[in-house]
Amino acid sequence: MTRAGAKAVRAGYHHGDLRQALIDAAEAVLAEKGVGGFTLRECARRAGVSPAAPAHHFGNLTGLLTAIATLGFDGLSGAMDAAAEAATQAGGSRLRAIGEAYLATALARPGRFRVVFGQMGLNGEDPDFKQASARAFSILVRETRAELPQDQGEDDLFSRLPPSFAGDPDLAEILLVWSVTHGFTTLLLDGQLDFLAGTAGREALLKLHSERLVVLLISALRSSDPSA
Amino acid sequence: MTRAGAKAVRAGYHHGDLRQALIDAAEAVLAEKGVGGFTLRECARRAGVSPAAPAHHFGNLTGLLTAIATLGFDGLSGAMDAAAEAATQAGGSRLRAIGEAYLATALARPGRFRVVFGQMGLNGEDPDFKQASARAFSILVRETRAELPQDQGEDDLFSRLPPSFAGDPDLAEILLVWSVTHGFTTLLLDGQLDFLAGTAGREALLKLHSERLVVLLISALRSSDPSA
DNA sequence: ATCGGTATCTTGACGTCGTCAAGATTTATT
DNA sequence: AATAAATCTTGACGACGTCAAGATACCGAT
Repeated sequence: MTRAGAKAVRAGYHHGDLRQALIDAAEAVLAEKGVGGFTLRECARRAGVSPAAPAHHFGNLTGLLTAIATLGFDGLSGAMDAAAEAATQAGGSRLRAIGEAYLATALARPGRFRVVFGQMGLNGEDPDFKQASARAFSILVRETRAELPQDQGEDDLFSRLPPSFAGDPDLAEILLVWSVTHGFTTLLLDGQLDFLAGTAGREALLKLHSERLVVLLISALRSSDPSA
Repeated sequence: MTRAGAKAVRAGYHHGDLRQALIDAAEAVLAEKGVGGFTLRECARRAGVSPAAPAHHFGNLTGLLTAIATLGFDGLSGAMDAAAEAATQAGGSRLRAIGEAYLATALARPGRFRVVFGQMGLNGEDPDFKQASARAFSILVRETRAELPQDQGEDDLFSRLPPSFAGDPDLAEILLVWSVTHGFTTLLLDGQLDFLAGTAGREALLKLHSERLVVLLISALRSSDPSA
């Protein structure tokens, strides 16, 4: 037969790179049918492989989803880093840039974003996943601190990520930034703002986010009392 | 046999109030197993009824979930209204009160909250659901406007809810409030802040939310330019 | 070059799921 | 009391995730 799969050619009994093919198939399924129509068997079907094959690479459905979620976090991190760098080059606000990047990344791959934050069983103990998650959060921390009217240049603070955030004086501001960005993204993605998009259009909402919401947010950060 | 169900007694062939019994069972399942372990057959089992029985009251799984989501919105609305009223009595901030109420309601019934916002197929055309959703949003609009340094007392603005929010000058502030509240709630509920709760504890996070996050938010609102 | 071990994939099956069509049973209407 | 409507059951269908056992291909040691 030597039939060809959707992404990778199926040469013989072995696939070659089934792991990557399954991830590609999973992303395609998420893009087409959304998180509701996502199925492990469908992914196997698209990769031209039996329903039990994925188990050898991902263990179970949770394993595949965790791999996707890791990609999701990496995508967010990469987009935020790139946007921040570009903003510096262009002389714009870095925090505004990463907010736009967060939102744009989620809208570009809504299925992937929902796997990350959608509370479908992920393996939180997976080391790659944990690292990707921590990296994304560290970017948020770094950029939020850079926007605060204090501690400019104390780069050594950026490094102590894992240990005890509890008493961190900037924690409120960090969580505020994340909450606004994540909240708006989630509401938009889940169709909660559709009744607005009907008249305003999605682009208008994006514009509103980066030109008004983020501005309000930054003003709140700049006016926050450093001695609090 | 005349066996007794979990919630309502099963007298004969007919149930009596199967619709309510199914909703109760569904909430119990959500509370015990979360949204991942939710199953229509399990709900029917707990109500002491065959797997096909729910179809006559809810059509399908989507119908039952939509009913739950309607309860979820009503719960949010009721809690926010009550908290705002109580805040006025106590001389506190109404906006802070509804923020706490939103968060507390979600934490009290996380499964229900996830049905509302978790992007598991709901019937957005259901009239009860639409009304419950609109009511919750209208409360947010009302309280946000009350916090703005303008338009105090122009109650007629509150009434024009459905028609064209597009050019509303307060839209950015409204969405900011909703984004912060919803974003923080979602992050906390989905375990994204667990690495903080390990050292700080969940109560500390709640305290941080109402004492620092909401304060920052309100300061942003008060400083927002009315002529923007 | 061959052989044995191991990684990879298939086959077949199990239990569970949502849903449908058809029939049984109870309630409501006239 | 007879007929209509509402309610619930039975039985079945296809699809799902997962497992155990077997088939096939690769790979390093000899």
